[in-house]
Amino acid sequence: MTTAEARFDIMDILEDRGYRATRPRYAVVQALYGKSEGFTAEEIIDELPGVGRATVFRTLKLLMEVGVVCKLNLLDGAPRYSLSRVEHHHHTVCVNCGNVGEFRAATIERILRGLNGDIPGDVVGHRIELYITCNRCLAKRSG
Amino acid sequence: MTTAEARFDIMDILEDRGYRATRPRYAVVQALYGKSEGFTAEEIIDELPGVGRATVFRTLKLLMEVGVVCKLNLLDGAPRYSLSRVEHHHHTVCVNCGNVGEFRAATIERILRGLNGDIPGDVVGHRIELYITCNRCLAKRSG
DNA sequence: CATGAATCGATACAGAGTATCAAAATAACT
DNA sequence: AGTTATTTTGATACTCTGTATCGATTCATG
Repeated sequence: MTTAEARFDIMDILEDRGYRATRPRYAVVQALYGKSEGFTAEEIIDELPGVGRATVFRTLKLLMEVGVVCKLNLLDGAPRYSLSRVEHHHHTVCVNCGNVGEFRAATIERILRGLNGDIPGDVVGHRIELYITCNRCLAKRSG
Repeated sequence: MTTAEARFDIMDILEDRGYRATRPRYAVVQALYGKSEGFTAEEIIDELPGVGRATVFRTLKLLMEVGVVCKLNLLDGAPRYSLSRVEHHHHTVCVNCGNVGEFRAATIERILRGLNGDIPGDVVGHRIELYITCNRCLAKRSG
């Protein structure tokens, strides 16, 4: 799937859910491509002076709702968004530069499901974040 | 370990790290007991009108630093704090009432350690949250 | 009890996101 | 195409969570 196709896909997803494929939403979706390592809302807002602040937040929320954007927090709590590339995944977050990556670990899902009996309630979801020092930061540090 | 002993322990931990065992800090620590299922900062602030807002936040931060308080987010992002009872643990968060619980799962730690080769960097920490509907909310719903 | 460092409370501020609401864009229907 | 109903937008004010500032207070120490 190329970037352009994926971009249209996202607009399709929105339309399929009854949302309109508007110009501002398209602009936001387009801005997300090229952000392969996570981004902040403010970053998008700055890049799209033609799109209102509220609209950017609204669109990000919408994209989270339909499952193509995730929100996570750096270790210090700073919020960060990430475009989802694969269906179910988790995130690596560099504690140094804040870059976000994705990873999958089916084993973990299996274990969490098995854990169900030890948990006082029904498990409806989970969130796993790995805090790392990414290779780039490691290189910079040793270099 | 009784509550009173634990409370003194926390103050001891602070002193061991070179922080002073002051009256406001003691008040905050005391307030955390009886919060077995997580709490918000605002809750503590309201319960301790004699302690300044900033001091409550400062103390919570300090307690996180020394590892006896954790901060986590509800599904909607709302922040919530939780007093740590066991050394290394993770959290269950009720998506309905926001109550926080703890659980341990050594298996997961082992898997995450094993994952290290698949991750583009050095893993320095992780965060796992299980979103659940807690038993109390399940009962209320069916009742 | 004097002195200097740590801490405090009040308050102003900052960052992230939401509510409001009139105006604009879009879809649906003639 | 023109009208109407609905959704969405942008501007702005506001909320919520937390932090910076700073003079006053408390505390450990000599």
